[in-house]
Amino acid sequence: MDYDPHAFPPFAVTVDVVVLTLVDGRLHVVLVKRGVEPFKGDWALPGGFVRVDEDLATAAARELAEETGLGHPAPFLEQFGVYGDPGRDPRMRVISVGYVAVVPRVEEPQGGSDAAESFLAPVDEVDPASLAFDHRHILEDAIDRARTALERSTIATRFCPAEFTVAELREVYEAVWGVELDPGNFQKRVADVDGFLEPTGRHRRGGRGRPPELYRAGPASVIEPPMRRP
Amino acid sequence: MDYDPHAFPPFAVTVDVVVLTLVDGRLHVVLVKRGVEPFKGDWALPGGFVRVDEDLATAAARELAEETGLGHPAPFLEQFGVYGDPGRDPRMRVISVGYVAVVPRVEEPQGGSDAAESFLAPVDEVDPASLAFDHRHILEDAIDRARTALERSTIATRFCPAEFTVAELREVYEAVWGVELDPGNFQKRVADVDGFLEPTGRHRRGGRGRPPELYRAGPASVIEPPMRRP
DNA sequence: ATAATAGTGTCTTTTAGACAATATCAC
DNA sequence: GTGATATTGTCTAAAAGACACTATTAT
Repeated sequence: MDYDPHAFPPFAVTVDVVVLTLVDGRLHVVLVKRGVEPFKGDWALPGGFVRVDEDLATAAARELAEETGLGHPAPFLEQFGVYGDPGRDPRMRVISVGYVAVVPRVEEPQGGSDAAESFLAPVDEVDPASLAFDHRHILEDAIDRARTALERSTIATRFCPAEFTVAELREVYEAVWGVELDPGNFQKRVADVDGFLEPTGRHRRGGRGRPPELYRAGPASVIEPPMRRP
Repeated sequence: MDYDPHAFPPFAVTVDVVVLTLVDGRLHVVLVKRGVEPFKGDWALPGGFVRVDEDLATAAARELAEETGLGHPAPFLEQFGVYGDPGRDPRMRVISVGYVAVVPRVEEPQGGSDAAESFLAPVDEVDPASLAFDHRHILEDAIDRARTALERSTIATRFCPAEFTVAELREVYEAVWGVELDPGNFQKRVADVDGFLEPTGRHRRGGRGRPPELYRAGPASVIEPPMRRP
């Protein structure tokens, strides 16, 4: 780490944000259409420059808000990787820090103030070849991270609105893991985790069957023992 | 991601490598003594600049070899985080990519060709306050990553020489997790994982009890179901 | 009433853990 | 032999999973 501060190589640093959410029980990701070369017309992850005096996480939150309008409520954001192959950007050496954002179901997709257009795409329908740069890998890694995060951490609740039912939480697990879970066993399992779910005492009316109880996310951040992926 | 390549903010990019190994059944980390300001005289993680045309992982491997001489055999290297707070380096904006390296027990500590001095320190005796920059956090995160990696991945074998006994593998788990494990149950558990251990048929002689069988690391990289940390 | 979903209970299978029993060495 | 460690076996406790059963709504 001994170096001359005036002789460092020229790097640009960006953040790329993989915004995950659930729409109709399917995992979706926010993509923006590139308006300029290179990769003009291709889909890309929202992202951009880190400013000189800006924290990485702050930059991720800012880009998320600017490009997708999903700044409120403050989304869950977690760093999951760095991408720095020489040549990943044809113009210059760029190091990109990958963040996953998990946001509650959005009714009306988006409409960012910054980028031209943004889309919500079902992750299993995204054509990897249509993604700019190495965003195909970044997306893969983010989904991988989300899958394993559901095991030990309580982020699944971040896909849900402030108050939600156990069935909605189960939908999150089913969508992210791509499996079906037994409703009864799932219910007992999550109820057993201290601080995962906080009952509100109220119920959701209007559905077809017995009205389910509404829960809030509890204070726990860790699920112990971890949920097992079938 | 639309930008003018000539107007990017000036960033320096470094890699910091957390080299973990086992000495006498205790987890150790390689530290180097800083010879220049800032933090002159403090301990730091080996690391340095990423070159303009160099891959991040390549840079990590190169710094590891240069500063500690631990280039052969090619060590296990995994990226685990990025550290980019403005102000983490008092001289300029530096983004550092953290890598964990896991190397087999080294008999004679090191003697790098590059850095002044390098030490092998037991991780539980490292005084966090004595570490330069934010290396205290980087070290913590690396150990955390190692702990969880032992659950699902087979990296534990990377702490061992080419041929090793089940007791040596158990020592790895005990040292990294900081727990004691039942020898009998551990033996059965790891033997049950397909591709984790490959018997050599030979045994280690000269010890005090029944000569243990020698194993090689098998082809599996994933432990399914994961090992459970007590 | 019927269909649908929520939530509980019961039983079976699997897995983890405690710990005894046996094996094979150095001394 | 004794003491040490490796390895296997046995039993028990805990967890996961299949699935039946009850609860409560809309229609």
